[in-house]
Amino acid sequence: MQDIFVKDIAKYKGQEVRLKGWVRNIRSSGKLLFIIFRDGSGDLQTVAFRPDLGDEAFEKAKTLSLESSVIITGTPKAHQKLEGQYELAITSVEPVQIAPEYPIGKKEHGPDFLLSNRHLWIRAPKQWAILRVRHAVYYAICEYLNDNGFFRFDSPILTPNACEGTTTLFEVEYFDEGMAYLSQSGQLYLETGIMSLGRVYDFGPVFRAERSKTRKHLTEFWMMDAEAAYVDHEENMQIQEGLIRHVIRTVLEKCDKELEILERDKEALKAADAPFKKMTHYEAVEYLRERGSEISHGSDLGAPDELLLTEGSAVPVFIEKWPKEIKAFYMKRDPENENLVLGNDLIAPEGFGEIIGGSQREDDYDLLLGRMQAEKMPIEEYRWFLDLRKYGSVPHSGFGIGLERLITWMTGIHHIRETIPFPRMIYRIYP
RNA sequence: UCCGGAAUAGCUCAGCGGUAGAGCGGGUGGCUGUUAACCACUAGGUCGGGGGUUCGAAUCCCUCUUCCGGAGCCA
Repeated sequence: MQDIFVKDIAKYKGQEVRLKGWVRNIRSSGKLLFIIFRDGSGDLQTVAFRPDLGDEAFEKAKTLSLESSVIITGTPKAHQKLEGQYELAITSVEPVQIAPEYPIGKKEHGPDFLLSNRHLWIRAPKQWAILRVRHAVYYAICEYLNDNGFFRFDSPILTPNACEGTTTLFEVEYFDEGMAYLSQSGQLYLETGIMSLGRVYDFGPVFRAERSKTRKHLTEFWMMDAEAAYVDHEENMQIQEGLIRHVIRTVLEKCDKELEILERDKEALKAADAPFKKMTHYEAVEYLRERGSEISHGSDLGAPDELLLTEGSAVPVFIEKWPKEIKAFYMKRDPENENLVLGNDLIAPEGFGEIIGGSQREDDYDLLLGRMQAEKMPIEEYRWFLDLRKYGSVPHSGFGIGLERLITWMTGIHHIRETIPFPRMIYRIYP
């Protein structure tokens, strides 16, 4: 007996096979029983017919409940009602474990209930589709970087100090060394890596103890940071664009079924795979003010501003050359204007907000030291970081992608909490 | 942290001063093609906690708790 997965069903038409999985739904009609079966690779309608199966086996099949685990043997054949699809004519049903009343019903549920049952909710078709898109996005990012000379360089999660002093950190006691902090970005460590490997990236969870309560924030999320030696601001943006467009193409190619389940507008995604728009922060502010925004030239973009900037644009928009006051200390100054930095954000279309932050880094020892002193940073703690500007400093750039933000855009779903298996939010840590 | 909104059956909600309701899920029975299947019957509730107003409170008021949406900050 051949054990197969639902995804391969078409290859076994007319041949008796065995499938191992769970019951998504069950419908009965007298002598007929429809078991909607799933095995992780996909869903399949399986059909039991009492006269064919015999009374004893049929009664055993009827004991199955929602989400019971089961091994089903049968013969794949063309679906009687849906063209191009397959169903399985059951020859035997072996319950593995009969589930009691399943908490997640067939009708709609509220977000609080679903999040409290997240460990079960991930079995639902939409959640299944999102998790598979997450896998594809993750894979596509690594693939692009590997193909462009980047090496994986894992930065630590426990760190002795802040990367960007402005945001709040989660603290942990670290033996006799005092407080350690959960990393909010591996960037500074990555900068050490390029001096060895040339181009590096890390990919892992980062933590922000911000009391943010919006559909775009998690306290624990996954970030991909990339850093490259001898890459300037312009080339940095080219890499970012190439990477994002590769992700779009990969998701369209590998996740067609998932995007159908999610009712994602695929045309909108296709349209985003074209040259990205580029604006300076100054131009963006002018553009926004013409359209009624209250934003000033010295300030960051608000959520409505991000929406307004990409309204009517099929492609993401780069916002570059930011006022130095609102960006981090390590960003390199624009040689054409001392008040600006060579940094960029990338705003996704369709209102999905900022997905990338990047910049060329300051590579001059004295300038960097001066800025750190001006921000009253503990210089001794950052000796290692300053050393990079002392022993073979080079022009270099990097950027960070918020994985969940990117997935939110790809899947078109409303809230970031559904893009990660177990979301961590300000008021939620269970399960 | 600030500004709004909500809390009634396991779940989603209706009821908004006068005997606690529906759909789904559960149980029992029926049905040879179902697609959140359908039909019949059935079990299931200190109406979030506390206090107050009233002859009478799920319903009005106060308070606490929890959750949701938005803002700020950011990815």
